[in-house]
Amino acid sequence: MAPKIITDTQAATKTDPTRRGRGRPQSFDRAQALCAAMRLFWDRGYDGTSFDDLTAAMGISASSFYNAFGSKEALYQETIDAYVKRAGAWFTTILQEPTDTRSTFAHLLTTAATEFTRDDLPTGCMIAAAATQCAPTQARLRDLLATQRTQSETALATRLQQGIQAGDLPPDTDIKALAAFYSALLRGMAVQARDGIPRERLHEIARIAMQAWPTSP
Amino acid sequence: MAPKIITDTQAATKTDPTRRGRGRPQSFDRAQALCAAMRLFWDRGYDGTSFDDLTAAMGISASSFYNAFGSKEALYQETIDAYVKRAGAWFTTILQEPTDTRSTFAHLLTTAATEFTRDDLPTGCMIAAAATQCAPTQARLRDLLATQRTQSETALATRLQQGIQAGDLPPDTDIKALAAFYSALLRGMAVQARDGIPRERLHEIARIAMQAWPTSP
DNA sequence: GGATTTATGGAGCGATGGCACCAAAAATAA
DNA sequence: TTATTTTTGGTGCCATCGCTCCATAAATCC
Repeated sequence: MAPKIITDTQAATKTDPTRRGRGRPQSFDRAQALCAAMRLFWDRGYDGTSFDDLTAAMGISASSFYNAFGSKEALYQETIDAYVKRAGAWFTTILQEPTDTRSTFAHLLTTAATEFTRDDLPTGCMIAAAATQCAPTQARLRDLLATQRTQSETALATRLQQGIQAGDLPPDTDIKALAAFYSALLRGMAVQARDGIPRERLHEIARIAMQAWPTSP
Repeated sequence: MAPKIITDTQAATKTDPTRRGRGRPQSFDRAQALCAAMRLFWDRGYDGTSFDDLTAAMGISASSFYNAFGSKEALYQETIDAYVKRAGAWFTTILQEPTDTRSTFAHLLTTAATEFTRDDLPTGCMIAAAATQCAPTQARLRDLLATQRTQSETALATRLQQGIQAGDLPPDTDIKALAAFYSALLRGMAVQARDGIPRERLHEIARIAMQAWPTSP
């Protein structure tokens, strides 16, 4: 397996939608093809999605595929980015809401319950439990996903820290532990969703989880 | 892929360690080979573990492999059984302890924190987040694991129900929701463990999770 | 000992997976 | 128009994967 690493520059160039240079123009909608690939990876994972599955769903040939996306792994990375920026945008959006910290987290959990069980998208989360068990040759992929998970947890911790500064939380609150708790819960909820748990049950989980919110002394 | 389903009878026959019939005896320890396979599957998952990986780790040839275990998928099923009965036995054991319900669940979570971060076994849980994303051809595998997860959650619910009968819990407690909550948390903790979270952090998560325990009215 | 039964070693097979190559097509630049 | 640049379609390659087959080895039963 060749270590083809897509650099930011390269990705940006390839992604640029306003290219109007010379040469034959692309005959397909790149963003749309990327979205189709994202859904497939989301539903079946990296290993579970074959090259043929991808080209079929994207409606392009192998040549176009490699010309536009470089490799299966590079495409996967792009779909992860697309997921974070689009399908999973509710996460960062809610963390930026101007409500008090407790309400923010309650909203986060209930939204997760709803988003994880949409009927117009694959259930669960594309990242939450992906590539936790994989071959040593997939180490880059595993690290990529673990990094994404860590970043999500860090975002939770950051929001909690703001809560302390705003007086929403006791100053001695163990921020990292609390972030880890809600992070673990969200990942577990994502797994439940993939197992077909009803949306309402996820909402009950969210309600119970808020019982663990720190009490003022 | 041929749908080779190992029947209970067949599995029992193959598993019988006291076989002393005629014919050339097995040159390897079946239980030991099974254990080696379990560790590999646990660490790398089904897709991430190749046939050659298995035979190498088990120290046997392809012939012996098929003679003793039937197929890769049948072996996987056996390793799941072995995991539930041995490496993951702490789960059912703790649920049978004669302590009060709250202490039982607290013990369950702290033990999970410890077990998920052992240094003599793969981290996390073999089942918790396995095959949540896989190809349609792996549907049987996915269902097998989803069933295992459901059974674990049912075991939690059963223990909670006993808690109500013993007066440990308010009679109007939503048993299924509470079981789903702790089930989700355990799955999330398993993912965290695979991402390399420190054991102590998992213990903090467990402590916070017990704050969500129902209060007497 | 001879027949029977079961396990082993080793070679190899069919399918799939991810990818590379190349001539043709379709655009712009000169 | 011609040259240049980029995309496309199609074919094919090579490694791996899970598995099979067969001759042989090693045990028991008669």
